[in-house]
Amino acid sequence: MEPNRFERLAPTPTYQRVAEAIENDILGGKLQPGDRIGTEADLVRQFGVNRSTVREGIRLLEQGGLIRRDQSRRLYVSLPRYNRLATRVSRALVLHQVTFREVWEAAMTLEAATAEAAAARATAEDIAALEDNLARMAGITDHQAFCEADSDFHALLARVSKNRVLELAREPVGLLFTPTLKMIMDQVASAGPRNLEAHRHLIEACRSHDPATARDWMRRHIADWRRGFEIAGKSLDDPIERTFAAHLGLPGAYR
Amino acid sequence: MEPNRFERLAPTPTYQRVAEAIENDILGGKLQPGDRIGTEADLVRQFGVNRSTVREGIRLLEQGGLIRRDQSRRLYVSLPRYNRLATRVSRALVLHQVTFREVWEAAMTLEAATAEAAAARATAEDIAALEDNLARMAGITDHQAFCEADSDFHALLARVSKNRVLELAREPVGLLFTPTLKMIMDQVASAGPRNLEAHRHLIEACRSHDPATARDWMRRHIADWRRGFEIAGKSLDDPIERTFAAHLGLPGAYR
DNA sequence: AAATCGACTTTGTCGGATAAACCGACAGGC
DNA sequence: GCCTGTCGGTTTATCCGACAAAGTCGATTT
Repeated sequence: MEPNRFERLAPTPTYQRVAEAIENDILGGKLQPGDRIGTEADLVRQFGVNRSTVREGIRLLEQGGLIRRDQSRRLYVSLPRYNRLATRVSRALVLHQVTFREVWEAAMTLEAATAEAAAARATAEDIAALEDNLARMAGITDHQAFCEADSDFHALLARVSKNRVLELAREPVGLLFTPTLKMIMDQVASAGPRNLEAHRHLIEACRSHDPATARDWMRRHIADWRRGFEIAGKSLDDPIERTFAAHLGLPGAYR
Repeated sequence: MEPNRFERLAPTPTYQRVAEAIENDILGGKLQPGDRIGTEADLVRQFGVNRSTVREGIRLLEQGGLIRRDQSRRLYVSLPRYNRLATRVSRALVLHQVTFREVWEAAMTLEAATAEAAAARATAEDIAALEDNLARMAGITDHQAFCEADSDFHALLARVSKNRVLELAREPVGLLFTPTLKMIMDQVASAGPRNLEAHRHLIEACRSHDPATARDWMRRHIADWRRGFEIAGKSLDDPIERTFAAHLGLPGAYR
């Protein structure tokens, strides 16, 4: 058989072109975040297509986070939320059956860099927020709540790093870690205290603006997680279980 | 007025619930990638809603990459593509007006970790692919094509790292780097040769399975980029220009 | 000025319709 | 046997029209 000489010839569906047209105006700066987009009827008029078609196009943008509806359901331009993006990335990783080893290795890199940057740039306010989280966490006995607080701590630290690229890159890894930490805590008694100790040292490193120490403690912290994972009898080379993904889907993934 | 004591009580629109229902089956493993989803008429029957509603729900999943249509336009479950996710993340970063400094810092971390892992795990085949890219790149004079080949090299190296979490985390950074490299090459004559030299050393480090050297050269490589950037007269603390995002949107962001 | 009310607007969902594209099968020509 | 043209049945993309619920907004009342 002949090799492929020609591209597939497929006209772009109208609803996609509607979405692209609006997206281009947003990316091009003609529409700023916060700007209102017309009503569906307006778009029908402007694009000269049916309302159903407009609505399908809007769904695409809405799902991509570029536009949103306020409580009155009117459309306006919006900034995609990190949260949503991170959720999608996490889900994709799970569906691609990445292993814990991959996640762990990435966490080692990303969390360490985050901690380093955070230590370099933490303000007094930042440190207060971290302290606050630590205090709250120390008082929690419920494992689930503890894990969520831990997750918050790392997200907070990423915020403190003042590097939004790192912050966003780290987020999916954090989402995948949290449910496993719960599992570890259920089986390894020392996990909680060690966790708190690491956080304490991380805050201390931030306070003294000591990136090297922050990095060091974070690496220890992540290494601890791995040890706990193995003690709990899990293999690093197993793909992440689907059950962890269910936790990622709901609720309001499309809100 | 009282502060908000209760959540806003809003029923989830039907089209979202359609999307969530299908998504749950996918995340729960009841639907595997490759499985066909019924026709729209089937879904209409199963969910007991109107076809327009089904279609709006389908758009959400389609845009999220969880389902796709083959050339016959029938629906089937699919794995979200890295490419698409990375594009969305990059766009979000641009819209959030992250600075080059943030991107650069993240690249330093991510690319270095990627190179390290790649050097540790490269097979003979991997190295051949990298060599191939290098040879091709050495023969290119057009700046645009050169930059694209450079982008391919880094993507390839990430593939070689055999860590899909790192690979995916790195991708958006790569997308943001590429257009700036073009700009640098247009103004700094030495950029091309230095680029090639770094790639050559990285391949060499992969061949001798020397992660430390790979890391080192990658850091130098990224540092070079920064120097070029500054020589070209740009400030690291400026937000990434929107024009770079236009390059990210098209074409077929929704295909 | 604040609360209230009613007309108007907009969205979410629905039922139905048409043209075009796709698929599979089948017949005829080489 | 392989290729091509044709035909009917499916499925999708788009359109039209309609209606109830929820939101908006200005006029009215307190």
